[in-house]
Amino acid sequence: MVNTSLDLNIRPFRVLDDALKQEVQSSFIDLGPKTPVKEETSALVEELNRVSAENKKLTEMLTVLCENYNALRNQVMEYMSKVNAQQSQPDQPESSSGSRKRKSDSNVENNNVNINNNLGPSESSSSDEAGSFKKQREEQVKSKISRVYFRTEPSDTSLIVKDGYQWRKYGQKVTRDNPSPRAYFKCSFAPSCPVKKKVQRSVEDQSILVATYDGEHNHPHPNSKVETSSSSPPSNNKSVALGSVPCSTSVTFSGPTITLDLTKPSTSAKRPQEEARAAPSPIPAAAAAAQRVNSPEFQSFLVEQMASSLTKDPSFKAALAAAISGKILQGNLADSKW
DNA sequence: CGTCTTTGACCTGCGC
DNA sequence: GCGCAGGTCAAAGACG
Repeated sequence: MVNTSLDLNIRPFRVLDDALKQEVQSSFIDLGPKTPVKEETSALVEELNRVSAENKKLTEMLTVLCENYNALRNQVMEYMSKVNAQQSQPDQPESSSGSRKRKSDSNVENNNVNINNNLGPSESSSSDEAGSFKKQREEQVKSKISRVYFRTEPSDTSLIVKDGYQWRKYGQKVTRDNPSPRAYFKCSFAPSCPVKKKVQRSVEDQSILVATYDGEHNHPHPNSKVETSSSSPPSNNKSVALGSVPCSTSVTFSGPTITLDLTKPSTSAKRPQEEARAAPSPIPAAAAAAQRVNSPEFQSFLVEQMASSLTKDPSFKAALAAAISGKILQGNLADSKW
């Protein structure tokens, strides 16, 4: 079962759920004479609208994540079948895909899933194609590429992603598949630090920035004392990390963190790559995990679970009630001060 | 004055 | 070989 409950740090409310409901209700009654019912209602409606909008945003984010995961899973399957085909027919040159995708792009996609470490040693060195393929794979292992999504304010048109590191912009280009320009950054510690990143707005959602990191920093995080996570943006940043591409991903807000493990129905924090690495036979494990998630039943089940968990989860309800009552109480306190 | 950003030109890889 | 598209360079300008 997928556990999508939000740990909103409201444990007392969770334990005293029924008591809370009564308390909130009684609070409403007690506050009745002080605040007109109309104000209460409008405030509640306003809060409800806000929560609905938030819920909608979360759903959109989840959709984006699922799409990314599906795309990646397909690429893994494609890659694995390609590797299997090569192992069975070593002399056959690598068939070029129909698309006009460039080499660097396919590198990015392959590295995102980090499956290169699990490839078997069987490799034909007789042909040039195989040699270049081997070299290419070595390069892929060398440079770690990851993709991170940041949600920004719709009004924010800059391509700046505050991830804690210092970057020097060295180029900008309009690409064919996306009307918004792509910005190229180098780590400011370059040339000692070889890390580069590309930032471009998502085609689907212009408020989402897609940052593609190439390489690993060979120096400590500049804000390591402030930041709790090197990959997540500072909490005071207005951007929200939607998570990196791997299917087990975190949606980070300034407050709670929702971790969605799409690899299996049971709750597990283990990433699929780690699972594959730990498994004695990595490829069947990954394929099985992919098969599990592939079914449309699972997809719809997942969405239903998310929705019902949010609506049924007492902690979510309690959080909502607490937020609403808190708002009202705050409003009352403010009113009483005036 | 040093650092950073901007932006047009150039380089490189790939498909036809 | 040519054209296209992505990636990089480097001169010029902005800014503190």
